[in-house]
Amino acid sequence: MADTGKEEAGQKKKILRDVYLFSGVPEADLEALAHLAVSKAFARQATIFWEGREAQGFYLLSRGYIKLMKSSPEGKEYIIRLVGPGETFAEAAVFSDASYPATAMALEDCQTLFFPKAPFLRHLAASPTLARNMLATLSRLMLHLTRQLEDLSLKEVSARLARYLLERCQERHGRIEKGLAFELPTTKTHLAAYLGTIGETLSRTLSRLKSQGVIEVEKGRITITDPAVLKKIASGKKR
Amino acid sequence: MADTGKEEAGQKKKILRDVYLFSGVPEADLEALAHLAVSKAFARQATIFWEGREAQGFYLLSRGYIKLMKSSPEGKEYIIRLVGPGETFAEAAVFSDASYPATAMALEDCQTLFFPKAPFLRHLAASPTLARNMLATLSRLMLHLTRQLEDLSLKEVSARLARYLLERCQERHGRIEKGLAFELPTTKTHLAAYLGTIGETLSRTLSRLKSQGVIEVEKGRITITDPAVLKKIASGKKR
DNA sequence: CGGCCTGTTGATGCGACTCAATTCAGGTGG
DNA sequence: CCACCTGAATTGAGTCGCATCAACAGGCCG
Repeated sequence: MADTGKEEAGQKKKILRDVYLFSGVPEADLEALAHLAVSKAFARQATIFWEGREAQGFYLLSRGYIKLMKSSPEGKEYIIRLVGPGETFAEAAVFSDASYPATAMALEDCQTLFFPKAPFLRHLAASPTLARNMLATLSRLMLHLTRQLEDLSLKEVSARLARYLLERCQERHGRIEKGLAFELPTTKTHLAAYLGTIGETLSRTLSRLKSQGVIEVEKGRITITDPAVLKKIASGKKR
Repeated sequence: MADTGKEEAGQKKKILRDVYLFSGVPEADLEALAHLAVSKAFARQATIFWEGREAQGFYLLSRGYIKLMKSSPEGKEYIIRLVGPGETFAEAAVFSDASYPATAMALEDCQTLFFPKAPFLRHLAASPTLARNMLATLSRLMLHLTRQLEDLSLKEVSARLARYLLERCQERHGRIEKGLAFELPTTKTHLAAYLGTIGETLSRTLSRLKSQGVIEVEKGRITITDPAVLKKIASGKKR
């Protein structure tokens, strides 16, 4: 698992270069960061860490997808965030609380770089650029969490789904207009947990949107046929 | 509104000294920060900033209480955070997005110090301690947001209320045990919006807890009579 | 006093979760 | 290559939590 030679260190540095968190960080610092990072692989379905366990560092995901989730005593789960290649996760756990606030689980076979807390903090103190990037990263995450809170407290499922579809379209094509299509990630059950609902309700809501002529659905593929109405639904307005 | 002399600058520095964000920051830096901070007062019910407006800086609340909230097209509102004296707010808006993600409103007459974005960022780059404190502050806020997400997605109103009551008790007395009492802040309507519900439901839920013999209620004062059961309700377990 | 705001209580309706049955797709092994 | 199993997705019927609407009591202030 640990660093076994120069080649591997070079490999790691190459990964760091494309990550937002390390953008603008001087070459020498990048080198040092690559050396303190530890490669860790996880198989599909493996738990990377449990909520409540002591936080020993944060992760950079270089391959695969993972979910960050909370689960209830009854077994229901809520997905706080889906993380893909090039993204970091559990950053916040390094700075305040000693324990992870959620559980991380691999959705497929994953490759990560793990940054141990103490050495990373030492490094951070010496690199204003890195600190600034980290602040920006946390800020964006907070914005994301705030949006989810708004959705859960003020919007119903159809509005959350509509917003999600619009975001996906924007992300995939850089714009939103009639006829654009995109794939849904992973399973619909996961998407349901991400939207704060369950599979059955998501299924019904999707088919309602379809029958309203707002979208078309085939397999895991969505085509937007009426962006204007979809936006209205996403805004939560009833009439 | 702006700095009008040495005395006022001294006053401001005194305020900064007791704020977590500035703990451990050298005296000289504190001096500079006090100079760039601008005093701003707001009357009860005044809006400090609107969601979506361009973020020009963040605030330190020195006197009074404010709420950070989202509101729906139908007029319903959700309170993300209640902020009291000595706390900062809108910090995250400074680092990433150019606009405030929520609306801030004064619940009573307030006194604040406003830190304009650009000069503060310049200062931050030169002060590792300040950067570190800011990271810790954002991390704690994220933890708070994550808990609220968990509550809204997985727990029902009685569980959220129970958790809130336990937190208040812990905050007020440093421990949780039978017979301890505390006051509810502001109005119950506000508390309801904070818990993601409405006044009527909060009222019913409180009286249900009372009839179960878990708490006693008189005016705005709560006495915990059965901590064990209250904790069980807060955990969300059905049986 | 009369307005206004907050809080309480009751009746009703809607959205979404639960439970259960069925279909379907993918993967496995005989 | 087909029978089998498993997990995902869909659909229907029933229930529950909570918001909505409405009426009313109490406290505060002009």
